[in-house]
Amino acid sequence: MIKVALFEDNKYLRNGLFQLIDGTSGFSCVGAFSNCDKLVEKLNQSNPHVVLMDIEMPGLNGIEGVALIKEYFPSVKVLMDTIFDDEDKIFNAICAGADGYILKNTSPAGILEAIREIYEGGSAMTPSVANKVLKILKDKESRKVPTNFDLTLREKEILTCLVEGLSYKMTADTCAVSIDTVNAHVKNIYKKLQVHSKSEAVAKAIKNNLI
Amino acid sequence: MIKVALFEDNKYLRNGLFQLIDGTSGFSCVGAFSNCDKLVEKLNQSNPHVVLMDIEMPGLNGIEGVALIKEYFPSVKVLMDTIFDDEDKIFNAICAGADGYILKNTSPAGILEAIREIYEGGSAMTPSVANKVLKILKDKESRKVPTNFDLTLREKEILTCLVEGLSYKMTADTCAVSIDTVNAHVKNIYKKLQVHSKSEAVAKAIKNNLI
DNA sequence: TGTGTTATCACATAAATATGTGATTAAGGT
DNA sequence: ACCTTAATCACATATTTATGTGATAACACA
Repeated sequence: MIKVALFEDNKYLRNGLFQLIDGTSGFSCVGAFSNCDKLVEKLNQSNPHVVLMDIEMPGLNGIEGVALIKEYFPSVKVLMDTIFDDEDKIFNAICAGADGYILKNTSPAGILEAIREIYEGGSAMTPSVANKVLKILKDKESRKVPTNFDLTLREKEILTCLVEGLSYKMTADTCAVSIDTVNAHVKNIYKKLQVHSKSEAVAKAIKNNLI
Repeated sequence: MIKVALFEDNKYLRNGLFQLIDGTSGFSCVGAFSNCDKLVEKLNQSNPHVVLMDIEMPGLNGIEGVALIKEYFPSVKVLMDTIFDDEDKIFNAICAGADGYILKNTSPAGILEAIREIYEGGSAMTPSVANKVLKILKDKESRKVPTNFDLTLREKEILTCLVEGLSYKMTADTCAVSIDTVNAHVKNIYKKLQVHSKSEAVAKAIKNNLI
């Protein structure tokens, strides 16, 4: 039985969600609140596994709410729900520790599924939110453009061994070839990567995601 | 009708996915390939809306594949699929431009749903992947270096030289010390990092952002 | 005053690496 | 049939690296 607490200022939505959750077997709604006042007390009394938190609320808003929950009840999962898929809000909610982020137009089945997913340790987000999350992540990290150095399969295999810290002898054993063969491959790898030492090759391999 | 192209080296999985996709109304499988050779040609001929790309493949791997697709066909959506929910792989795939990332244990219905979601402009990921994505985003923000190796300023300086591919001699010149001093520092660095070769030290330095 | 750490240098040597030349086999394309 | 590339192996050797055992001086700190 997954115990869910609701924080939602809209009365009709709150009642609807309560009935959806409490009326579904496997779920129990242990609290339905209209604001985040005395949040810690409310959680101590209702003791939920999952909190479904509206992001837009009078008083303490959802983002402040999730931060507070994660501070006092780190094991309680928090699923944000909102009408806006705004990048900043999403980003702030994630930084505050939200485990999921769904839009209010999500179907009843989708809401229950999301609750179950984060209860089971995963994270949940609607496709448009996921889209924003990936965009945020990409924007934050404009490095690492994979370059193709035309390494052969065997060369990649050898290079992988080197990156893992193996010596030529160990690499030879791992790949079941002679050390002279490893030497030959390394020579070709160096030529293709335009380097002249193992550590340069390793650095390039890691930075360029070659393996 | 959503046109899908498959890249999957496992024959059985490839056939299974082909039948799933091509056998579902609203979906059409316009290509099922075992590797990324001649990727551009294959896409020009099959002209898909969505590519379902295995991340682990011989030759050009899935991450290189998605980068190539996004370079030549930016409007084609790419859904990665893999057996591993490895943070590095996920991160690199996202940076390369993947629109979704699902695990191979995803149900047939889930796979079709993910394809439809990214076709419609959203992003799709399984809960455990979403979890990792949020973690990556949070970690990046707090900019935390997980492990402290207590390297001294001088040791970091020497390590930086090694990462840049310098030999001991060149490092000695750069830091204006004797090669024996470099040797001595390197010994200490290895002890602190618990490694036994330059390339291991370089790999660790890059991966842990030590410099 | 003594103890620990950092940074420097010296000498020694086994092991590993970088690089050359050269050869064979198999697979793939023209 | 001819050519190219991938993958394998062999031999040679100068350089570089890994690791040990020292020593000295400066500095902090207890």
